[in-house]
Amino acid sequence: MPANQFSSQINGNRLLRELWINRGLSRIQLAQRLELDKSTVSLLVNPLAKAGILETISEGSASSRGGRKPLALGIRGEYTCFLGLEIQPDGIYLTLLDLRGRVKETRRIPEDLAGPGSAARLGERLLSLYWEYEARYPLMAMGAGLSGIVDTREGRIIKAMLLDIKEGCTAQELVPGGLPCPLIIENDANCCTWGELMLNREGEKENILFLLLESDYFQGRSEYRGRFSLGMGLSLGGRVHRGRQFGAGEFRSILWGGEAKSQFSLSHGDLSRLGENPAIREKLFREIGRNMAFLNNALDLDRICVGGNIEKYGEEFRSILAAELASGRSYHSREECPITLSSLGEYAVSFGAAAMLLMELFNTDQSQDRKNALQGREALENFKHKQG
Amino acid sequence: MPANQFSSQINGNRLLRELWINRGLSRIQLAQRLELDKSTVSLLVNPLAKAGILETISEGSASSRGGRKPLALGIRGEYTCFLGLEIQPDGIYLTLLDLRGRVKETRRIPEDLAGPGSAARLGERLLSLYWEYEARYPLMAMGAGLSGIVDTREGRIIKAMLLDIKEGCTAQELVPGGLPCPLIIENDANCCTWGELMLNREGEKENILFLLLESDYFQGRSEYRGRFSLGMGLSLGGRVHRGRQFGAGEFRSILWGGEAKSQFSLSHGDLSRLGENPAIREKLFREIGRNMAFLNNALDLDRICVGGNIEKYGEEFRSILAAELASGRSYHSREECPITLSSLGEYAVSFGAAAMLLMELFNTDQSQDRKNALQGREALENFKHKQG
DNA sequence: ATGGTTGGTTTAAACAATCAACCAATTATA
DNA sequence: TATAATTGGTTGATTGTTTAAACCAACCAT
Repeated sequence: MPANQFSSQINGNRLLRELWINRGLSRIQLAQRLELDKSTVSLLVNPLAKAGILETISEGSASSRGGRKPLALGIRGEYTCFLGLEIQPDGIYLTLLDLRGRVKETRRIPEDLAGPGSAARLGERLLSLYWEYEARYPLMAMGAGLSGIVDTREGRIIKAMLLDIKEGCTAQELVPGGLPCPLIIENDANCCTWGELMLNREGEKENILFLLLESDYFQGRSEYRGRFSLGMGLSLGGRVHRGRQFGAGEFRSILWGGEAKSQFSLSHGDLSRLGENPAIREKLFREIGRNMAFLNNALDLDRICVGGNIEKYGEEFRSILAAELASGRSYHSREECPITLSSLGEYAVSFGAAAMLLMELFNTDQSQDRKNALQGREALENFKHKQG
Repeated sequence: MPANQFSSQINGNRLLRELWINRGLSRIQLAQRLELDKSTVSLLVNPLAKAGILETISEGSASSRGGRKPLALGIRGEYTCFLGLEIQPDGIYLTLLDLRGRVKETRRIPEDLAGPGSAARLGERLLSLYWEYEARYPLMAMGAGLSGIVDTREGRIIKAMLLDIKEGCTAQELVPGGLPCPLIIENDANCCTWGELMLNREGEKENILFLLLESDYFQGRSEYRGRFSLGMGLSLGGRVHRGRQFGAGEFRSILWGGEAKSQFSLSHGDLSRLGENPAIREKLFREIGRNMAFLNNALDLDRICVGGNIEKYGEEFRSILAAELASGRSYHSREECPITLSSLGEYAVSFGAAAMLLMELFNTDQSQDRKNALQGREALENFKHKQG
């Protein structure tokens, strides 16, 4: 394979990314934005259109001074889909996205994934889900989010928080014969961050903090065991930050009281009364807010997103968090860091797991060690060849 | 200018970076590491060698099975130099680096840069320093670190902490007629982070926290006004993190007491007794350590570096910090995050300011908005043309 | 001397991107 | 209604970058 390595791949991915952000651009507009010659854009677009990855949406209207109508281009959602999963002890949450990022389906699959033998059950379920969705959609890849520390690059579970999966287990090992498509695993809070990166189609390199609150106390169901946990996901400079050993996002309050499994100054006993006792709730939320004010000062975030199953207490949490951010902020004038509540509810993680696959497609960063990742234009075209 | 945009530039920079990390590689070894054909490497290397940017260090020894001796290549330090400055209210610290990253000179220049009219004095000084060093070395660029919030991209001072420089001032505006070479400005703690990135020639994308402690109390000199301040510099994924509005690295303790200009729970009165009172010192160091344990959990750092003028208290600080990191660490087993004391002493910032220029030369990341930055191979060759 | 081995150069070919010229389609105007 | 002006998109010649293959250069062992 002679000739250039990067250029074509990079420009192909840049083009896809640009069309992802701005659906409906014409070849000429793409050329301007990507700083390429219009003929170069044509040479990139036409094979992609022929392969079914891009489509002509509509004819635009000509300029008032005459001229041919521009042809609005867009990514063709039907080309392929991505299956995103969240693996919980009591079941799997599922979100199916198409290539345009549209949600085709969400679903919750109850299953006991906590007890002994759960790893085998999970493997079987992953395989059956693949075939079930493969029959209905062209399925390019699967992503799974779970609570724990995950080596996304190698696809290895370093530490699983709640599931009975042996540590050091790789994603492909979960499924005995292997899956017929790539399976990327990721920490659950990081998945949510991927989701937020996808939902913001500005194309800016955002600095996002995602706060994933998981609680049984709010919901009243404590089937396996009670817990309240806070996981953090970080996007820094538009890239999900995983840290040295994929351990980034671990939260333990600075005001931590010393109780072994708690993350906060509050005891387990206190936490168990969260639902009924507003004072305890406020103390907890204020403590989290105080820690996040510190983090916001240190990282200068674009925004903070809140998700997980905090249900009706979301707004309460948000207002306390905002107050703490304001009072803890360093003295220099800085724009307020906006706080948003995730609209995805309990599907935030599974949505993000699929979003991660999509976003990595458009990644133009070659310099990294992401040989395992799906590589934009190339991956898409290879997929077609595999299918056809 | 027809034809490819990226490839040559990227591969040229990758080659320079590889030789930066591993001085003495031969063309063949470079080809293997960069995954390029050996002929491609020759075509890249030979013009660089002819221009004086690379040199043949030595003939290696041939393999035991025969064959020609490899020619060890290296970056030629004499080709050009970089001037790094730290701008303080009472003077300028200076470090001169050559293209190999060797320190050619360090120097402190006393000057009153705090009072009214200091901006003009600074401008004159920058210009005179340029001509002074330009006469002795081929000077490619200057970098300046200062306490405050700096828009490195636009070269604009958003907030100067101590200097009498009007905010919104650009680097080039400081010097009335403009400087004959690029002047890049950066936050002081970020400079230190650049320095650490340069000193570690592993080429890994490190996650570093640099703690820049600045104090007059330890030194006993309080010429303009007493202060103890902590600035943070972050490298995340090998890139200096600046945040949304270049405000990253601001420190305010979670245990902050409410006093306006303090960063800590301790009052100004307490802080003024740091030098004499070990108990206050321990309380301060422990408080910093506690905050950093939180940050380390959140970011999963590779290492923490400590610098600035804490003088003889460095080891004391380090041990307390280590203890707090250990006790605050989340429960899962994680390798200890090593803490190192900067060996550069009071020249850490100026060293880093020059290091930043060097490191940006080797940057292969095209996707960013760093049109202002010096661009590796191209910048080096243009420099020669300007000189010759 | 000879053959085998390794480092580095030369040359032709492949490919990606550009520029310039062209076609296609539309508006304004004579 | 013909015509010019304008804009969107395609085609063909040209150029820069990389590769593969053949070559030269230098070294070892026998």
